[in-house]
Amino acid sequence: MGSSRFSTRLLNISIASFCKSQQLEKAEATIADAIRLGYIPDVVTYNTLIPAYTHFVGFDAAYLILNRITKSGLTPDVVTYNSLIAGATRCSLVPQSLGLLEEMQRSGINPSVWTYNTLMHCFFISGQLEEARRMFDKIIYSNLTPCQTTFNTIINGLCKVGDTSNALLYFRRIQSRGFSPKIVTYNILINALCKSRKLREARRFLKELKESGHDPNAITYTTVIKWYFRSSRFEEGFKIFLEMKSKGYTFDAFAYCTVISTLVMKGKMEEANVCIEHMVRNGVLDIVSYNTLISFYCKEGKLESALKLLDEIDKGGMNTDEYTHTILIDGLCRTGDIDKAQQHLKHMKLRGYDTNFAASNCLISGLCKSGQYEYALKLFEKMEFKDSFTYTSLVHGFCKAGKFCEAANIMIKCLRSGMKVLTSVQRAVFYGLRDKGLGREVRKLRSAIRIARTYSRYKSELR
DNA sequence: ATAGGGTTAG
Repeated sequence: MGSSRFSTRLLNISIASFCKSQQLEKAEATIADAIRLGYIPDVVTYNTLIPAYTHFVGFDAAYLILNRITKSGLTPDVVTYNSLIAGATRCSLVPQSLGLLEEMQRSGINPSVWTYNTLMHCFFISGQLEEARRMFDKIIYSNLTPCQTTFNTIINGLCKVGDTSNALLYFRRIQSRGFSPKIVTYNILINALCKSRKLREARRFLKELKESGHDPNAITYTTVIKWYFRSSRFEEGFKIFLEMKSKGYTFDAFAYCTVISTLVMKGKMEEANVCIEHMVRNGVLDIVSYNTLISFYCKEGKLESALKLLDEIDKGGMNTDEYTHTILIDGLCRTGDIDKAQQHLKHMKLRGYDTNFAASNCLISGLCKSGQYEYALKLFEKMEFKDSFTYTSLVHGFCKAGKFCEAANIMIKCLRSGMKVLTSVQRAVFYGLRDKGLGREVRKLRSAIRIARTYSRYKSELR
């Protein structure tokens, strides 16, 4: 029936628009209505829901769409699987991404360039360079043609693992072989260069971008503004902001969050507040926007306002994420409400956020601040994953309590795990040990640092 | 349907 096909297309358009404005319930209600009226959703209808479910609910919810497709007598296609792989990648679920690749091949669906691009990205962000390389080889051996995104993914991946110089070399090499960079490539490089503090080189790329006939877009502008603000060059940042406005670009959620969080970071609370008012007036808030707001209120010590937003998120049918809870735990610790912070951490575990160690890091530093070292140490020992924040917080805490031997021991553990303690905290440990006449401990620590340094040099030579 | 700018911790 021709008219029904036409209606399915209209249905899909309206589903896409609901998904885009994060109105999943309306999307689902529309599908239900359509079915009641005798129109049949097709695989495109369901595929459209996948990224929306990933984004606003979670990967598990997105994965359930697969069942709905088969239950409706439809067959998942390459787009279904590519979307699911992208969803798993988004949620940092590497094994699931690979499982999906196998699953799709078992169902007789051939992976496309998109599939491998996505998997390559997945491996890059999880630091598995060899595997990422293997995905590129798959593209070549499967007689698929690498595309612009393939190259951008590689450049971006190298940047994300901290290898900006190799990203640049690779970029220049493929450029000399006919790769013509577009705006995305430039944005990747400009951001990476800013991040590794090569601001001059970043500016050169901005110039190159303009000279090659491209116009900076909203992403370019947001990136540049962020880095001007971060280096406290507010005047220049606002100048760029005006240039952006004069080009007709408006702020989106990304731009607002970037600017607000950078201003908060710099302690410019009034300016941040002006920006927040704009953001709230201008658009639908997503979870990251809410997190940014909550962070602002926490830094201001207005925990009630922060908690009120939690209700608002709930009422809007949105889900909080690990950031939301980490920010709150940190806020509670900062106001000295350790008990509530601990309660909240338990609540996180119950909600399945147990792999999140950022929250534990906050709690460790909060416990140290309130003098509960024993408890901080217990929590530290229970933590399965630790990073340099974990170690630094604890070492810092012990220093402040005058327990320099304990601080030194934790620092040695940290060095042995291949991580570093913040330099200023390192200095505090040495100063304290010396002050107490603990020369033997000083020497022990020195030698641990030397060994760690040798080892890390050795590792970088191996690469 | 994939790649680029956003939220956490000293």
